[in-house]
Amino acid sequence: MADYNHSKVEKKWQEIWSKTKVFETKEDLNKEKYYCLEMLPYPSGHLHMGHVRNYSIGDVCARFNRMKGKNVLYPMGWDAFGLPAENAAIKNEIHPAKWTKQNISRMKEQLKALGFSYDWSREIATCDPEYYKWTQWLFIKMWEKGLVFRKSANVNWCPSCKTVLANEQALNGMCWRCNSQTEHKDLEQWFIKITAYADELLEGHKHLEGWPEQVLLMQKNWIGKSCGAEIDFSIAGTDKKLKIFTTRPDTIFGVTFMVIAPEHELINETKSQIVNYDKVLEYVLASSRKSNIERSSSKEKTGIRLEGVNAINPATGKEIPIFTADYVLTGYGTGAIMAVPAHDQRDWDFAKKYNVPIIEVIKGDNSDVNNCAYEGEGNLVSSGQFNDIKSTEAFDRIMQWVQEQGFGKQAVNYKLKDWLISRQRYWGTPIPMVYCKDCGIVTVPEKDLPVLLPEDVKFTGEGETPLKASKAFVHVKCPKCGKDAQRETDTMDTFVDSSWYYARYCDVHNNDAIFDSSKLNYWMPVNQYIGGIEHACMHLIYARFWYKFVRDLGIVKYDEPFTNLLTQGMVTLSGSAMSKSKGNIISPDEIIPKYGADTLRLFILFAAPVEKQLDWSSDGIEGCWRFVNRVWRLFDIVNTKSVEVACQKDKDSLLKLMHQTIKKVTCDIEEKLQLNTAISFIMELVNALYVYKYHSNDEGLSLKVYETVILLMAPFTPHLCEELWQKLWHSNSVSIHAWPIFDENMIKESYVEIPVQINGKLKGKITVPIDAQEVEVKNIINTDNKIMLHLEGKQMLKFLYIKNEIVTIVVKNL
RNA sequence: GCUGGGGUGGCGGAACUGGCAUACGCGCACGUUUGAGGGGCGUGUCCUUAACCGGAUGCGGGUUCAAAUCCCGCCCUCAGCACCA
Repeated sequence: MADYNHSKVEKKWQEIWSKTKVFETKEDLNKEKYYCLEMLPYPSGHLHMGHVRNYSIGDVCARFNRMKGKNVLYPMGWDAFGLPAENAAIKNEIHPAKWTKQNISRMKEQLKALGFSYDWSREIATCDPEYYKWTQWLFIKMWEKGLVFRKSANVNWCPSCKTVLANEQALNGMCWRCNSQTEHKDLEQWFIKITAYADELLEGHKHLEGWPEQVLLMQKNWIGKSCGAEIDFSIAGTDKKLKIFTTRPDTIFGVTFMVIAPEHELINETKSQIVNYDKVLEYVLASSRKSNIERSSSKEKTGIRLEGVNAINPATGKEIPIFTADYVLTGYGTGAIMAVPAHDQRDWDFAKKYNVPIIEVIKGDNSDVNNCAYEGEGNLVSSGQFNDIKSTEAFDRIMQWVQEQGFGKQAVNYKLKDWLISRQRYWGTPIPMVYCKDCGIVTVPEKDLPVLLPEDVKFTGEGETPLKASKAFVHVKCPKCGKDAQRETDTMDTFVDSSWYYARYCDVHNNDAIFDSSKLNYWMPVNQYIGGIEHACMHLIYARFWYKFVRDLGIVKYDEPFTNLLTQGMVTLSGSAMSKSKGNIISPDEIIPKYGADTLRLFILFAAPVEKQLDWSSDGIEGCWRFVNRVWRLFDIVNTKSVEVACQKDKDSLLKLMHQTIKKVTCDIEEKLQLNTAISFIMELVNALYVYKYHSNDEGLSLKVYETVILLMAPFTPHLCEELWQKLWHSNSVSIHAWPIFDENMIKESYVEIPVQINGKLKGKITVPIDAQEVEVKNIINTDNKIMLHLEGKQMLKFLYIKNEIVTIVVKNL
């Protein structure tokens, strides 16, 4: 047989799959459905190795389940709105739509060259009006349900370009185009009230048994529910109150100062009283230039006291100083805290630095608040009528008192913030709202959807959003009263587009409704969702939230969109992420011509466990290439009869290995998604087949094992397997052939080799019958010279036998 | 800084629920096939030792008959941190 020509074979089968539409799916109530989904890519124009990894994993799941006889939905689409298209428009004077379309068609070619088994008839792009019509429709439904509101919020602003910048365009406080120092500016913007679902998003974790524990933990911390109290502190000499949130009301007698965020309105409200107002203002300006991460990651906390303004501790009646410091963030709680330096390390550090008294109110066994804060439990001291109470009981007792006194109440606080979705940009889903002088904010009626993006737009990167310049877009009649009105020019965050796409795949061509409930209920929820760990919090929380909203509209009956989640690791080159700016990119385009898609897929799945980081290796891919060819060459070996005579023992062990391999590979794919070890088991079977002596009298055993190898490999290297399957005189496609089954009886062993440890060290191995009794094992050990030598002259203290596992003996010298 | 991961041979990695550390692959060495090279097929390969013994899963402790795995403290590294997607 000729050498394996991957280019020819891969092209051949890609054409056959496309022509026979073998991967297109319809609802079929007689078959069990399986919905396999990968996080849809942004059409940057180039498929990178991270994509290849993501989709190779998904394709194995899809192909495996198809062979298992399930009705598999495996779609692909494009998260096509977003910043890079607009940046390209500004830099290269190409329309974002054109740029995006070109990128999509290029990347689609690349996906096809990799042989992924997508149902391309269901392809979507979030920038298509047929898609974003329904994004707008959902937005209006949210507005109708009271989940959309407007509020002032901060943006990055370039004073020279006079435009709003994304965080990425304002790295290190510099504008990406003109390098000016960026500023912050407040704008009235659109928000979605995701916090209304905070509790349910948290509770829903109970039903997500198929999700990695770490993702649930990250989400839990992101939602950040904490039960505590809101307490009002009076401002001395005024009737003003400073409201704070705390989880430790039990330490209220130890509050010796207050800290407010630099954006807190109290600064402006008490401006006339602040003696050092100039300096305070300077500090506020300086922190406004920092990002939240910079603000919280500096090792040493900075701050400044508002001199002349004091608060009153409602528990003690004492006046205490107020500081502003940028480690207190405006978006969390009330943007103000009560500081208890004796029992919070950050407050302790701050108190030491600014010379504020530290008052101990909880005495623990080893507490020493002169050295560091004591954050543990203990008994209350210096706390008036609450002295000697255990701190664990103090929360409730003090809260009761606080409420009776009327200066606070119990409160629940979340770290999760409401979702700011406004973007002052062109390339996104237009927010379907109209401002009318008389009617106020009016939604665009359903019959007028979608609100289309205008074409007559220039991209300069300067000034307000390009949409404002389109007169035809901005000037409309009010849908309610018909008078002249203005259209909203903000577009939506692209996370909105990607929060519901998985549902649209179920009924992608529906023009009359967002989707048909029966189709949605047939396919949803997604059985296996696959994507990067970087989406653990934002995308995966937004998508869960959105789905719960669709459920509340009565369209779908499930609570959670994704039953099982797999978060794959990054692909790196010598330890660091591949990126254009570093110039360390390895593209699938340079690998496929040399080794073929099958080898690339095999390598990327074999080189590391799917959820861990994978470092690209050019030697490693060479090894997979060899393996692919080794399987190819087996065809001739298996089909050539030799004159040697079969040995029954060899035949038995090969057959046993085949059944064991089917079991292990099936389990690794189906239950553990441990694809690297699945591949290694197939390699072992192939190695055994090479070592096996071929003979005329093996009654087709080697052929049978070879066929099994091909079936087991089909999800990984589908082109190679289709070709070999055809060469073995099969007329059907291996892609839809039944997955091999194993016989448990063929796997059973009658003997097992177990280790013998003496004082915790391995001293020998013995072979015992399966499930042997202790007496039997002792007898076997007594006949083992090597082990007996170690026991000679020793006193046996303990003999421990764990069935089929290990013998461990503890001895001491006589 | 906060939150969540990870650290095992020369390298990528394997190891069920605490039970034989290093499966499989790469690299390397040797043998074999070949006119030669490449390629193929096969054998060996944690360290130390002639061998026995002994030692090794980031570092330091602990629990246990037994620890890569559990507990405590530390170091290094990766990801996310709300306008990149």
